[in-house]
Amino acid sequence: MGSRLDRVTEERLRTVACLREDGVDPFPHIFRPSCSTRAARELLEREGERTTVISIAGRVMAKRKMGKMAFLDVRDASGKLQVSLRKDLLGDKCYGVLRNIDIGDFVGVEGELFLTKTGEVTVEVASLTLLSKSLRPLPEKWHGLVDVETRYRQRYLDLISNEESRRTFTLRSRIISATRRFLDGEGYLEVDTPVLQSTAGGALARPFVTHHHTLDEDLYLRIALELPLKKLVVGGIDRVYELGRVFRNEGISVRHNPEFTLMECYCAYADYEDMMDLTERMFASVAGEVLGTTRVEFRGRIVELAPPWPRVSLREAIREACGVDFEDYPDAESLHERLLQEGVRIEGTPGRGRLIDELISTFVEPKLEQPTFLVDYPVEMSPFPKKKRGNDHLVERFEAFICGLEFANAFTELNDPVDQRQRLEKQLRDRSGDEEVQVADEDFLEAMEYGMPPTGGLGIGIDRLVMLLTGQDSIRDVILFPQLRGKRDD
RNA sequence: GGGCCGUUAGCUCAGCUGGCAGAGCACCUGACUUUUAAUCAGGGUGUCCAGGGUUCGAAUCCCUGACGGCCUACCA
Repeated sequence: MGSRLDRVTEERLRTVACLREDGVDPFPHIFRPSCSTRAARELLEREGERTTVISIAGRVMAKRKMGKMAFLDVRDASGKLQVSLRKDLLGDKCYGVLRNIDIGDFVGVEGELFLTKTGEVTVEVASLTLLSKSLRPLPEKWHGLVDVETRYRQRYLDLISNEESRRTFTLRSRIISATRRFLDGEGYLEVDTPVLQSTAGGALARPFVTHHHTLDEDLYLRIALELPLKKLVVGGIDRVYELGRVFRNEGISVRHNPEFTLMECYCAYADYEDMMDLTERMFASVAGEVLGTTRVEFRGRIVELAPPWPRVSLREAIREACGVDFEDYPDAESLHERLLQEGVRIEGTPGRGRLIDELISTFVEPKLEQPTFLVDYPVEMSPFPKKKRGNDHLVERFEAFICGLEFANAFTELNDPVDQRQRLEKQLRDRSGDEEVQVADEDFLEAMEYGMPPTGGLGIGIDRLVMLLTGQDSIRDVILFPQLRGKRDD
């Protein structure tokens, strides 16, 4: 901390002390504005030249002092409004209060609204109240706060300085509530299931581990919502969803944060075709509601979200992209050899599913710019979908891609408990040696043994949906406090 | 985890081939009754990310580390 910062803070602490000596509370308890800055602006537009007395409150963002007259820009959550102070109207003492107001302070003002000769809606201040003293200087007004690390670590400064950041997080909130509204409208019931679980199942990912002292048990932070939600379908909640945080102890990147927001929904008496319809309609509905359009710009491209989205079989997509037909390679060894011919290198001894996954991400994903469903995955790749009608090697699963990024993953859910048990055991065998824990637990299998209706299930990465609809390329720009390395003091 | 790049005033950034640490905003002093990146005059307030090394001399060159960004790897 440099001495200039100290000087500003010392200066302002002196101001605080002076105010207290004069009997002014620099941090008063309450000021109730009569309207927001936006409402004030609209009021003047309706009433014309002059209004009755109103009051607003907000943070001082600019101070333009001209001897016997001054202007402040005051900002609240709805916007910004100029206020003017005139020595002749306020008197020496009241006008002198301005000396104690710094950029960054919160103030409340009362007065009539008028239009300046340059056409700016302005409050003609009759009284000015300091509401909270700021002790530190705000980031620079013109360039805003640019330093990426500071923007993430001190998000409040980013929000104060950068309009785009405020817009993004406002939209994030609207996107999430529009998603809820859409699902509620489709008859889904929102539920909350445990974040702390004794086994982290429903996906293949490394979990975070924690410990419960009283139970003296290790617990895992959930990596998916899948298993408890399907138990609820067994329990008769035919349409159920959860929109919440999941945690994966894996790499951090422009597309991955260790904790992220996932929406999963399950619909009894539906299959993956129905879930494709649902996905398309959800994206179009949320975009339409939040942005007023289904055309968005993402990663430098214009994307049209309106249904229908093309549905391409995974096998066809891979064959078209690189000429490899995975049906010609029934085992991992032969497929691995073919991949090596294609110049694809993978460490260790990957399974067939992993190899096909590699084909998708190397050759197919980058080509999928407009929204596309890849459908019918090999059975090795996922233990939860039902086998495809008429093809035992495939399962009824799809993933939705936009601009090379995965947004949705869904299946016709497997509801045969015997098949489910075998598939999970096989996955466990194939994965032994991986650090990931088991993908399902006995509780889940027992639930399924009581009978689960045919069900369609869908998962959507909400942070990525927000990226798409706000045009952000980094997940860190749609998460208020993204994960960063801890700061060390030494 | 690997590769590349970055870190200088509260903020945004210059600082060349090693030679007194710089600008704008902000801040302080003063002027100014319609400004809006207000203007004008004056004032520089610094652990140059940290620690070593080379050198007469290091913000600058070398090494190590911290943090960040991008790419890559794992994943959604």
